[in-house]
Amino acid sequence: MRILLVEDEPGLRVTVSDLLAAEGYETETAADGDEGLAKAAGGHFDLIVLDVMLPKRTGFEVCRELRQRGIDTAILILTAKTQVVDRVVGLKLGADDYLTKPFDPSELLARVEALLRRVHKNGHAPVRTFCFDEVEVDFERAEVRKRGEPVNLAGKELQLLRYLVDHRGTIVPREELLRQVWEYSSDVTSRTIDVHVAWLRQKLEDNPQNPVHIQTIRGKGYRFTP
Amino acid sequence: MRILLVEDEPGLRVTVSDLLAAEGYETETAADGDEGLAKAAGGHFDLIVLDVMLPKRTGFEVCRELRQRGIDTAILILTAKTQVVDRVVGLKLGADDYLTKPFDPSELLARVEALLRRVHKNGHAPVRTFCFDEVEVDFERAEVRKRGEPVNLAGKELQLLRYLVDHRGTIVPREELLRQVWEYSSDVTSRTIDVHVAWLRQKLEDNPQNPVHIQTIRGKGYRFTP
DNA sequence: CTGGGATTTTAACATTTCTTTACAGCGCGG
DNA sequence: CCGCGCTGTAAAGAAATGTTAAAATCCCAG
Repeated sequence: MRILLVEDEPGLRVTVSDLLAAEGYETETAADGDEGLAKAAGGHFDLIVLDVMLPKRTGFEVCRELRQRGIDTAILILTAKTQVVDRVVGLKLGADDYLTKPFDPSELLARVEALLRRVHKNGHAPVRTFCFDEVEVDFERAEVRKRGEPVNLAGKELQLLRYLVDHRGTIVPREELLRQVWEYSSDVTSRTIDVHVAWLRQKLEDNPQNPVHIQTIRGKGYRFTP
Repeated sequence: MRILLVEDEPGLRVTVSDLLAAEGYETETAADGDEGLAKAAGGHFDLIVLDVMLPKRTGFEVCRELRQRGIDTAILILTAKTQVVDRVVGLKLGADDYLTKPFDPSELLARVEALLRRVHKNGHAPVRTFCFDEVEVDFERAEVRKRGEPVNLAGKELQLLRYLVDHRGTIVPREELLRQVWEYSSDVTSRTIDVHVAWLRQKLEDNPQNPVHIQTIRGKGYRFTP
């Protein structure tokens, strides 16, 4: 697995680089935006870890430029906590995940792993419309039908379904759902997710008591299977 | 995309400039009215962010002067909260949007983006006439028709519709509507907006119970989609 | 100035959506 | 078999928004 790390601060660059290398990843580094863009466009990486504050070209610029060139390598963005707007902006530019500095090394590894797993095992691009059984979903227009009959999904239900569908085939941990769908820190004492999952099953599964598509993996999380 | 920032206070100038640069815009700055006017008239910008309180020449003067010279670059005006300036004055001078200081960085970005999108989409920012479905709106003459039949929109309704239309595609928070359409401080305990939105839907949507164009984004605000 | 209609705001109630709570059941390792 | 931890689910509660109508305000002809 090849990872490109774009980070200007030498200390952090070495630390993270070593961390990834120790984990068995083949890492390459770049110290500013231009170099990062060049290497990213050239070598074939599985993941790019991109700092936002960079000389010459910001991480956001690099990110957008890559996407415009049609390069869809997974991108993990590193932002300083003080930067308020980053998350929104980054999402629009096509980044895949975020981490605010300072971060725990183990958390970086977890994110990297999650991204790589997602990209490689079943790298599903986000879908606009999706079908399974007799259910049709149009995420853009927020329209859901089962056997032709319109089904009313509330906002959170639709977001949850979308996230599960986008990661279909993989087990999605509760914590990940809390982070990505709900924008919680990591309280993890809420049963909200379970309730929404139950509602989704109620509305979409043929037999909600024996869910075929929205499965629970005990102790791990939930998994959507088409 | 080239943006000209005219702001005399150095701190704010740098902050906003960096913010825009991080988003990938090519930014240039000016520190007073004269310099701003000169640069605006010279270089071809896609957007001018203009503070009102400036040395040598106020933002309003710059704005009017530019319009008189036939320069129709989009203009985003920054006003201090304490300045009891009539928005109508600004409107007549040809500004396209307003933001009162202090403002949230993300809000500035949202405005900038909305303006630029508008500029790129249909040549010039302020929409004088607008159509969707079978509805035609002429904001200048305050005339609205649905399927050819004239519809009576009261003043506030029209202002609200105009603001939503001018920011179509983006989520407009209640607070923003309160500040820009109603000129409230930020009481935010009034349900007035909801009522007016309901009326607009009643008068313009085909199915007011299932609004297609004037959508509510729970917890965020309203959004107009053409 | 005044009355009445149009407009806007406020208030009250209805509905939808989201979260929390409580309890029941199930699985799995002693 | 027991008990603990995890999950399912119903129901209560909380929050946001929709809807309606009355009250307040504005505007202008007379």
